[in-house]
Amino acid sequence: MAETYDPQSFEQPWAERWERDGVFRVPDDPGDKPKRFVMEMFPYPSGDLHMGHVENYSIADAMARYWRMKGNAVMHPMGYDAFGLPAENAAIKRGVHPREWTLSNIAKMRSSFMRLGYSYDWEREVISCLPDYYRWNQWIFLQMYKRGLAYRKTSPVNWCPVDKTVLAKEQLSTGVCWRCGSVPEVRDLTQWFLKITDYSDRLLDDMEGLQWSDSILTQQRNWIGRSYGAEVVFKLKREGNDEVIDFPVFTTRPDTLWGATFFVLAAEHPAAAEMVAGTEMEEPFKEFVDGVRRQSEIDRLGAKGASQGMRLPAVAINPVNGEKISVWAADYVLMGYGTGAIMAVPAHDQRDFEFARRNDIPIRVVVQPEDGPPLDEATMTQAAPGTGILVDSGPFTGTRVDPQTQEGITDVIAWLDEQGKGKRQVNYRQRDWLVSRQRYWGTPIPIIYCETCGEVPVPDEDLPVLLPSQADYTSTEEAVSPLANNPDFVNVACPQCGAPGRRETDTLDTFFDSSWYFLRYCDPKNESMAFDPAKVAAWNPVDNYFGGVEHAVMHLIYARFFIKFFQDMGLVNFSEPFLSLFNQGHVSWAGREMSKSTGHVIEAGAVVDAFGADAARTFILFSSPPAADYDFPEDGYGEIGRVAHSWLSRVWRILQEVSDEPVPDALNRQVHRLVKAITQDFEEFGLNTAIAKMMELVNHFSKLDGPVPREAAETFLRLLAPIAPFVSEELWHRYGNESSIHQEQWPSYDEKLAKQEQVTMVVQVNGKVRDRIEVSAEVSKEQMQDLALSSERVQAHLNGGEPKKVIAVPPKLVNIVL
RNA sequence: GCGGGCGUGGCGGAAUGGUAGACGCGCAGGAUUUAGGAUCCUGUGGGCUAAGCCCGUGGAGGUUCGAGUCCUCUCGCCCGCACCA
Repeated sequence: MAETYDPQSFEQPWAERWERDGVFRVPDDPGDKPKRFVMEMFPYPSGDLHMGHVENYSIADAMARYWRMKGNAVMHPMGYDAFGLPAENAAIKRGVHPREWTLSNIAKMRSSFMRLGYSYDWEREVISCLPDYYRWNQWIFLQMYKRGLAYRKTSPVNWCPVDKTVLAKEQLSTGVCWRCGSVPEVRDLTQWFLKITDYSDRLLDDMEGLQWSDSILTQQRNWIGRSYGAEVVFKLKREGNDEVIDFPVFTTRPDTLWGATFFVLAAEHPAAAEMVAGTEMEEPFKEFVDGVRRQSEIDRLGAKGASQGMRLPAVAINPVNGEKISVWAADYVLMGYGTGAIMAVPAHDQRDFEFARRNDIPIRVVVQPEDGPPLDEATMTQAAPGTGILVDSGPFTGTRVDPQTQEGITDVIAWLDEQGKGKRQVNYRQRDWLVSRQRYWGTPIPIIYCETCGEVPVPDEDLPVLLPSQADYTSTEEAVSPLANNPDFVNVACPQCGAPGRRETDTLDTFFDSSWYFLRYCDPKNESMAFDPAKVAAWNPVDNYFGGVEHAVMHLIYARFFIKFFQDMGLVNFSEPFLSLFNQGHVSWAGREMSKSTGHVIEAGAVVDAFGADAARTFILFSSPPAADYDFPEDGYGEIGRVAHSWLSRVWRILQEVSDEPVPDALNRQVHRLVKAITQDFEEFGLNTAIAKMMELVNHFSKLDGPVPREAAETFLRLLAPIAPFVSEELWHRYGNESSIHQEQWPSYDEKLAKQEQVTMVVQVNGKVRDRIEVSAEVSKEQMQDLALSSERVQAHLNGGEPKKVIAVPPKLVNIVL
């Protein structure tokens, strides 16, 4: 008689009907309702959805649905980060064009998204590899170019010999290519950069108001790496040469200048090579530098050795005391930071200390600690970088210095400035963003090179510069874009003078695409602008952004940079794109990350086929807290059937028929209590515990004698709707409701009913539970104490002794202290 | 090394400083059944001289009437950064 739970029979029809009826569509203007922009990091279309995707999107979708039912206008769009390397690799492997491979994956993913019942407004879909999107990448690039934020320079780059592309510093995880894991080579190339360093301070300072995890904020702070100090000018003099050159160094400890006993250049510094040029040291030095280059790659892979150095035939003159100190080249000084040279103060810097000891360089203490025995150069075993009093430091002898508070240090900087020996300086680790890629499947950079006019931006009316459809996606020549082999693309008239010119053949880093896609969601079909500022202002900034921690630095910092740039252009009226960020846990299988390429993957489609979309969603949300990782057992996803499908079957059976009887008082109280608790869980993203409480409610239903009263059943279905949208909609309609449950209000509760009437009072003696007594929730302290002391069990433990103290916490606990 | 996070049953995991183990998986026993990997009920942290008591949240201290939760130290695991002067 009772129909069995068969999700396949109703899930797909509902998905189609929601789309047809536009249930999740939102207007360009949220109107009277409070707006909420809920967004997941858009996926790379690598194939089809797997259970890792289901985790992230189910969390966000449940929350979007909850907020929608709470009365918000919810913008919840979806798109595809569709340019990038895997498309080319797959295309080469299968002989299919990257565009076809990508678009067919998008079609698969879109249909999986729909099957899973995610509440996206599909009319806002954004696909970054289509010209109607990437033409605006080109426009944005040109806006940056016109403001001097996009520029070209020749620089050594990390070149991946396998993927045949340049890697941004951020893309070198543990010193190897983030995609293929091979060791990059260093090459000189002329490339396009974006001046993100102009925004370093704002990127740091604006982090204050963001509701992001400390871990990500810290990673971004470290990435930008702002440090305060001074630039101090040393003079360098080569042996056998009277010429003296100024050589500035950056230091955070100018207060220790009097303790500088040597000077170090980065091994690769051209000035070092110059010093030895033409001397008998030239050859050994070259060997040394080559060794350092090789060594530094091993370093990056984790095996760090003691730093290597070589003394150079020169002296440096310390500007504060005129002292002549030795000059070295060493691997522990980085070419890319500061000026590529340092003053070394071995007594107060650990790296300098170790280098000095190894090379018998003098050590001089200039900061004595305020407590404990004074430091002695001869017996020190490590540097003393902390607070203390300056000694042997000229006019500053006796000054207290503290690197934490900058006490004393600012005075030294002021003095250096007065003396013309140095000045205040702030240094950053962050470098400009290298956006050129020698790849086919990306946005063509809209620049034309002309013999007479030089770099010429493509005029706006000529945009987009279309990515030509061509057969070769990899260049035969290394470090040259495949587009260079396409004469039809390359050869073009100069837009300024009409003479024959050449197009730029590099494409943009795909992180460019993902830096502003959320703005395009608000105006996805605009053909005359990247976005209408008014439409963007109506929904932005994004209120809730969901995505993995792996984007802690790159994507999140680039998108923040773009927004600040748009703010400066007057196109947006906010400074931060993502107000709060939720990092979901990762889903693995048998302890290993799921990966399409190795086939080690639990496909969402297989799970939906076996158990239905509701079960897939419910399982993944119930099995671990949203922020925690989840590992599927070796034997696969069978547990989804035992856990989620069977529970939904139970829901189906129990709620198959409802009665029009009023809700019995006891059940009513449970309903109100659980609505309150579940609402609180949703507010805190506690979806696993929210589902646990829904299970409790179903357990209460199952204990009823007859069918569940309709009012209680409908309340439950509305609680379930964000988690399992199909079965809740199906049952909702079976009760005779006409409109979608997903347009209903979230259930409210009555505080009074949510409170329990009777509670279990625990009686402890010396903190140990000795009795439990049922009491009214309104019980007074005195009543509790009387009840507790008159309990037989408690009496037995009192042993006739007098309680020293009785603590009563109404209505739940009494503790009797003897 | 530095920064962030985490250690709770056989498993996933619950616990505003107040009954440790909610909810579920698994397991055990039972009921029912046109026998199925269905459904329903009961039990399920460990131990003991077992209607009771003792021990239990990686370990050692501390604060408190009371600690998984707060503090100090320590061990282990995961993630990020890694010579940034």
